Amino acid sequence: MEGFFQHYLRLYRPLINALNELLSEYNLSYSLWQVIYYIKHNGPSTLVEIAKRYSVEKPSITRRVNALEELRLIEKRESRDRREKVIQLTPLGEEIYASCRKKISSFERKMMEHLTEDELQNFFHTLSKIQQQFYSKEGKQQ
Amino acid sequence: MEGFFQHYLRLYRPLINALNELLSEYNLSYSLWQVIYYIKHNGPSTLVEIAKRYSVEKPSITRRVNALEELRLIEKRESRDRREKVIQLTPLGEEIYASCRKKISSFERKMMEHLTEDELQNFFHTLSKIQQQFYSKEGKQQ
DNA sequence: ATAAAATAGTTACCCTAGGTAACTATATCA
DNA sequence: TGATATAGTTACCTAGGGTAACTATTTTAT
Repeated sequence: MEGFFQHYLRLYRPLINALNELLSEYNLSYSLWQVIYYIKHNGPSTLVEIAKRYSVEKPSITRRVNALEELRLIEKRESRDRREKVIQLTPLGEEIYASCRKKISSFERKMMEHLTEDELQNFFHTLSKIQQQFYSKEGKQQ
Repeated sequence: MEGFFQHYLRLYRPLINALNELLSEYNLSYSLWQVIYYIKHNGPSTLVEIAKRYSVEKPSITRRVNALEELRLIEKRESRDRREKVIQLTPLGEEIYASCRKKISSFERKMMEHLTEDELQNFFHTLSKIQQQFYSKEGKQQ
């Protein structure tokens, strides 16, 4: 399996560029989309939750959240723990989510349509296993 | 398959960070490693070849090549086409390649050891198919 | 109960890596 | 041979992330 990572990583740039292009229509980038996606799928969330999820540091999420707030796509809410700021989608945020979701899904379909259901399932499953392995190893090191 | 890209892309940052960490011992980063890897596997090459391979612009490769030259891992050679600069590994470059290759392979093995041979084969194969699809679509757009 | 340690978030500053535009030198095409 | 294309470089800019130091608040331990 030599060169496996090369293979895996080579897709990254073209993919992220295509997604950024796709999202630019809404003044979004993929890194901002991740935040929207997260709170859409996990409900109102704190910044630290999101940072952990995407393996980035807190200041990066602060910046992303500020950008999204300026776009009026999310809003901050007070939490019972007053250190925390819970963020949630605004109605506009929900709208934009839906539009982007549609575009991304159709792009995903276009990229996947030549694969069989089995290939997709297996690929997805193996990716999950690698991810799990990765996080467990990483965890041990810390 | 909604959220497929999320899944795929989420692995990127931890993976690239781990590889950069691994390579830092030799004052390398993954982006520099790509260049070394390319000329090791394709022989002496021009900058444009490498840029195309990794979907980056020429100035990025100029920078990478300069960095590698300062590390004495590659050297420039005149080409028959005097616009081109053909770069190749120095003996030191070959050495460093071998050391890094060993480290990366062992890391790869650690990440993959819990997968069956079949899972690996399928994953690899599907990844290739997605990549091909991607490049053919991208090509059409231009 | 309270002092010490931990946690959430922010700010300021820096780094990596890439992109674009404009340029030089050389090669190819018409 | 003049026009066009290509390889590479340079200067400048941008995106996005990291670290350290800080404030505010909460939790833990004595």
